[in-house]
Amino acid sequence: MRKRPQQQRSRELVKALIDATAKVIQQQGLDNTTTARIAEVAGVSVGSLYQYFGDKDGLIEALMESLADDIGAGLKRLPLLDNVDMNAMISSAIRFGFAVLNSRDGLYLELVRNWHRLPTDRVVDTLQQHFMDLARLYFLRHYRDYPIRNLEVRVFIVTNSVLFTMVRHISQNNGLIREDDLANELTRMVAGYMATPPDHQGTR
Amino acid sequence: MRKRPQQQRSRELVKALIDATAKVIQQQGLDNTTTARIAEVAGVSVGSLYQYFGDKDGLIEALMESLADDIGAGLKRLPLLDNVDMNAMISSAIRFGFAVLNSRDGLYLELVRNWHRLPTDRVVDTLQQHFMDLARLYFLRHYRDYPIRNLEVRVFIVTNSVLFTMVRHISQNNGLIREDDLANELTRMVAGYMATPPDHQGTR
DNA sequence: ACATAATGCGAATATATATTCGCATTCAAT
DNA sequence: ATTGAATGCGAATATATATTCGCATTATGT
Repeated sequence: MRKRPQQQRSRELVKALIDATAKVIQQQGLDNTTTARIAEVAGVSVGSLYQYFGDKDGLIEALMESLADDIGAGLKRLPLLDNVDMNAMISSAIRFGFAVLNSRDGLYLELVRNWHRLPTDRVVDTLQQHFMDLARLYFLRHYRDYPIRNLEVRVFIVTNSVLFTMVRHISQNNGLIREDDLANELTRMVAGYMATPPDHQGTR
Repeated sequence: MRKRPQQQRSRELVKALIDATAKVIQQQGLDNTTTARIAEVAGVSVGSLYQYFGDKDGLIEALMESLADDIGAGLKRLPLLDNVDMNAMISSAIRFGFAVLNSRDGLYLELVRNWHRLPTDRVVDTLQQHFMDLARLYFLRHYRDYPIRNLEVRVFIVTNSVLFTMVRHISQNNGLIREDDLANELTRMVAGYMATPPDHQGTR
């Protein structure tokens, strides 16, 4: 952020700009998101935009951080570890994921679609880290007997698999596959995979 | 294509343009792929470009079709159904996928990263269709006793999971996870999932 | 009330890039 | 060799959009 807002009105302006950015991305798509349109929606001039954000990317970065915080808070509110059954835990996490992706009128969807051009790494890493911790705790509690060596790989696979399968499904939105079925099947795949004992040498 | 090339030199020009498009996308990234640069690399003027392609998108579409054909041919050459073991079959398919994504110096990678802005649907649908047929044949041969009802959902999940997990891995290219491990684990997850008998009512 | 700093404005500027079009060159048929 | 069609050229044009900057307005402390 180029300059720190000091007065009340400028703090509101900054917030309005971030909100407007979200709105424009959600309504027009990332490709048609211009500084002019953002300023217009925020009810502010372009000049003011550059007063507090070095450039357009800075504005989008600010939005991403805000959203990352939202998701983090949502995850913490979710009592995933209270589930004794791994299936229930994973199902719960996946349904949370769907809820997020479907929320805010497709904003998240548009962002994930364009993940490569956006500073999404921080968000994705946060997610991955969270699920990594979750997995560690769960296995510590329920599978104390055999340690899972390659937990990193498993969590990496599972996180990306679920995320992008969901995105692709919502994106093409063909009625052939119901979201509920998808959630169930994803849960089955992930639960079955995560419950598998680790590979031993010579097993394959 | 705006006009059909009739003479030899123009047919070569069209091919040169498509090749140059691939090269520029691979070297500069999709964002920095300009008509000027494409023409330059092709050793041709911009004007000539528009002689045969209505616009830049048309050129990229032509490239995508060409690549889709390549992948299709590669898949047909792969004797996947000869594997008796599902694990072996899936492993083989996944390794083929990695080979494709790693080929052409990151061209495929850049395309998949930007899949949402590109006419990738045709390619992805082709892939999905192919694996759908493959799964049908395999199950017909080995699991004749119980029909898999939700094969569409399973193939959808598996295809997207594997594709995007691979892309994400190659993209961030952190040495923490070895490609070989990833391939093995993906195979384990997918094979385990696909071999699962279908859900019956009340099972859950 | 005054002075100073903070904030806000938006037309003007800078830049990047797709696309066109009038003219030059080459081909292929006779 | 001639001629019309096909091909090729690239400077000029059109357009879109990020960013700046000089001036106007508003807030804050004294």
